Amino acid sequence: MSAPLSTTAIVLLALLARRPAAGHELAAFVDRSVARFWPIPRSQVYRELPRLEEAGLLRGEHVAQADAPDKRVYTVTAEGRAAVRAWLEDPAYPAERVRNGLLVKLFFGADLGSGVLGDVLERFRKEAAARAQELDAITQRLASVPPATHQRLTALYGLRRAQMELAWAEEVEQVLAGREA
Amino acid sequence: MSAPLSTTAIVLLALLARRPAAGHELAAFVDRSVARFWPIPRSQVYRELPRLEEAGLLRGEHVAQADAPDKRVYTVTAEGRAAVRAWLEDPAYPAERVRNGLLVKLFFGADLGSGVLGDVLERFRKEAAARAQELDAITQRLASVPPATHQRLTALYGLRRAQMELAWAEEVEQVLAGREA
DNA sequence: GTTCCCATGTAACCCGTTACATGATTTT
DNA sequence: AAAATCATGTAACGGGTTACATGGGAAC
Repeated sequence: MSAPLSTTAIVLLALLARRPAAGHELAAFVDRSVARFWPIPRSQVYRELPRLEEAGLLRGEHVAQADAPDKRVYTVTAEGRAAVRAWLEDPAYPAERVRNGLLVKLFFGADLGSGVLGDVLERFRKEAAARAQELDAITQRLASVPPATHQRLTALYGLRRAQMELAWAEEVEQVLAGREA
Repeated sequence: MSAPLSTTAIVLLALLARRPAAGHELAAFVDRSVARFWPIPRSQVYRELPRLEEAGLLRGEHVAQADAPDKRVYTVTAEGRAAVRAWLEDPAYPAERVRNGLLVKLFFGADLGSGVLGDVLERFRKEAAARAQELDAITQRLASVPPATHQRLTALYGLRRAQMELAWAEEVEQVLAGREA
């Protein structure tokens, strides 16, 4: 038996199961769908596709184009669909991986004048506010599209998180302001 | 000029600035301090240390031990401290990187019986609850240690996030239950 | 007195980021 | 007509994950 499929591979298979595509197109799908919580760089997409074809989970077909470079369009095989389904039916989920640079700055910011931290937090608040607004719009739009419920719930996660970050940033600013006095 | 330091390198320098250490020990520091928001694998620690010494930001010294393998203890140089300070004083912070497998499962879970998603969400809720409890204890403990304010605020972030996740999971369960009917 | 864990480190491989390449189409 | 963008893909390199190695001490 071959190595178990990475989550990235499953995502690509699941997207291709909705619609066959070539690398470039598929990378665009990723960016418009799951990239907020599972980004996949283009180069990774291009590396996975031949691997998945090799494993029999995809079938690739060369397609000539007149107005653009030729491309290789991939379609999920029955085995590919089975692999996605098996993965989805397992109630375990991949451990979260985080890299939060803001917290690094805050953690080591103890012996920094709080002026700099103030700037940092202000940026962060603004970013969070923008993200909250954007995700709010998205969730509202998806609310009127019943079959998009699951997509909407993932967007809702992002919205709740952005709101939480806003509130937290204010809390932090108050604590640090209080320490000044 | 050499390549700019990675955030990982800065973290290692900042930790070594508090106390000199060898690779193994330093990896342990990471795990007990910043790993929740900036994990650094041991092998990465071992690769960075000689590089940072090469760059003059660390000085390493061989230390013989009787009851354990010999080790190489690293101390931050003045240049190293300057690099950390310069990084901290810049109000920009590294972009967040996320990988959230739960959301992948939810996103593609549309055509799955909601029994499986129920299991997934229940696990998630339990994990979030445990994390919330743990981080609550940590923040409360740190509240009585004034110089640990910044550490406490990063823990508070984790707490708020766990609480948000709990509430979101309940929201999701309700929505999905509502759709059954 | 084996089995497990601790302290120290190495090695191999995969993932991710950034930059490059190239021809068509759209914009200015 | 030059510049930006799109559609397609490749290449190089550094970061991250997992597994291996090894000898001493602790646990059972």
